Amino acid sequence: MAASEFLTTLKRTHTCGQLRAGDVGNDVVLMGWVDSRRDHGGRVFIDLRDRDGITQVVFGPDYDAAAHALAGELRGEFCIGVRGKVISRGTNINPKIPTGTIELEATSLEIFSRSETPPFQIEDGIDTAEAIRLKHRDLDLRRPELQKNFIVRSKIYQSVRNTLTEERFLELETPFMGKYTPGGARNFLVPSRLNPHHFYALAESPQLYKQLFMVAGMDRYFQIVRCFRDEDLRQDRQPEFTQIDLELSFVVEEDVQRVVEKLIVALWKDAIGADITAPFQRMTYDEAMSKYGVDKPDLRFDLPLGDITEAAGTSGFKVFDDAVAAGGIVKALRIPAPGGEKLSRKDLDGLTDFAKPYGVRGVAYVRVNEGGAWQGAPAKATSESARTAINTRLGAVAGDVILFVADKAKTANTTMGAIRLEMGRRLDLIQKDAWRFLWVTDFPLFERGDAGNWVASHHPFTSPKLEDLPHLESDPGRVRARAYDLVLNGNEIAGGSIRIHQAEVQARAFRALGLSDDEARAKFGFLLEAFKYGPPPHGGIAFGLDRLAMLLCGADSLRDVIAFPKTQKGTDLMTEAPVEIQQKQLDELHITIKK
RNA sequence: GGGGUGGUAGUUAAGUCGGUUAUAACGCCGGCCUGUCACGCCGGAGGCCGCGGGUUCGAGUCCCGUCCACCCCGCCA
Repeated sequence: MAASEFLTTLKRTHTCGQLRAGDVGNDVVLMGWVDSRRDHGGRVFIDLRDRDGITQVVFGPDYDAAAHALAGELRGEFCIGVRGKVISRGTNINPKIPTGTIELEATSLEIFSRSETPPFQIEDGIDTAEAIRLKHRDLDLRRPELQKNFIVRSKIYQSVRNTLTEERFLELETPFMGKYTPGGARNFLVPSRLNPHHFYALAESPQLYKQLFMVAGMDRYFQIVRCFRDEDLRQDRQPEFTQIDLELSFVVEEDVQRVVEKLIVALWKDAIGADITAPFQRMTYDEAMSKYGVDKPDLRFDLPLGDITEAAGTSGFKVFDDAVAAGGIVKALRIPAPGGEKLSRKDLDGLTDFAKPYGVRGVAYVRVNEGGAWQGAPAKATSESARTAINTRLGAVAGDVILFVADKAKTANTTMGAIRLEMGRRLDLIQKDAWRFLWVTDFPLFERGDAGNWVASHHPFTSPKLEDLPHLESDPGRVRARAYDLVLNGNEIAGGSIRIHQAEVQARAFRALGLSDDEARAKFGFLLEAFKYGPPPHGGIAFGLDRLAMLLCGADSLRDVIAFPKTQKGTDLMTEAPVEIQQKQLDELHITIKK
């Protein structure tokens, strides 16, 4: 085949999104894919598409007979090069595209490659099953709406690198293949051929390495890094995902937060041109849980929860009284008049089904009438004094609806938190274009594990608050952590903490977690060893970059901002990974498969 | 581990109480067309009704199993 004149001598002069009225009269060369064709016989119109946009190309026998003849063969997704003269479209403009005032009068055409009919339309807003899109991801990624997402994603990388480099951070890499450490997310394991029966673990995060960088005197580190977690997938969770990971020496919480705020402001500006104001709002974990039922409240709408345990405990309504007697709480959500009236009896009864997955038996509700009287299941049994106390506590007035959940504290909060979000959506209370950032602070250092033991709620290297240190042994549940999460519109987008840098405090933390010195040494010995040699005070944070990208792009799913994502079962529909492997490979790895 | 939704042409969907030849739109193929831009007009092709079994004279439809995708709970220090 002869060398392409288009590639060797003509060369591309513009992209398909560049040409404007000012270019009229110029001889240009475009390359791209046939987005659509409209063949009128004597005139063939082609919408030529590349990453940058769409330009209309016109073929006619009077422009170039050979090109016109060849254009008759063009079909969707043919990859072509076109040379032609930019001409004005006069009054016949297409306002839908930026290049709509001009078009290309084609004088030469080369078909680089032909295309079979694609399995779905290459256009925005398609309704095609995601499985089919994922199987042909290369074609899916041709669609402008996905390309836009990856353009934003690329800007995120650049912005992060610029800002952090300016702030004296070093971009450093850490191993993916490391040592398995128990606790936390399940690791993917990689067999070691050279070391029979031994396995690497893929890093679930670079946590320990970045602390070692601090010991090493790197001062400020960041990395845009892949992490791997073998957990069940969700709309916003993939088995491999990307973090923006940072760590700083000689800092306290506010220092980390200040850097992060600077990073976010720059990021929003660079990626989507939005202006964000810092500093962000702050809220303690306790306040978040009690007012919103979650540790990542969506503040784009109000609708706070109320704790009415005290008033409800002796209300006379058995559901409330029993829950409180069993050590639980009663949580209420007051939906003010205009919204409350919109909720039908069916809507309200339906909340019980909505809430069931969270482990509660039901959701009670009342409508508040004139004079504060209640109408609904709890109304009759509830004493007047309790009712008045609850109304007062919630500020309930006629026309309101009050929802109740009575259960163990965690269950009640989680359930009500979910109901609050659902109500926000259903009643259309959410301010759609708002960016509500929030720091959530003062997390508990420990929480109860399945066996009633204490487990680290962040990770075991998180520093306790100094004033809570005295309770570390006597009342671990009371100890707060120097941890902070950054929340955006109800999504946790980053989490971090100030770390322990004193061996003696670390030893106490391990003991509180039920780890003996020997066990601690076996699991984290290399870190403890490093900490013998003058570790600096340090702290850091890690962002879920994919989630950030999802929010910045306004995408519904992480899969729309990850180029080649996995399905919910962790498979790749395009490559069909994971696959079974041959006995020979297994033998090399000294692995026997259990059938 | 548990709960839910879905799977019919290339794509998206319809398909009644189990009953004749499984429909439509878009896409695709052929023809016509010099101003379209969701081009238009005429004609045409295209089906393992996810897969396996069962019930029945007869199954896209009913039953059992299974696979796949998605959503949720648990899980994600």
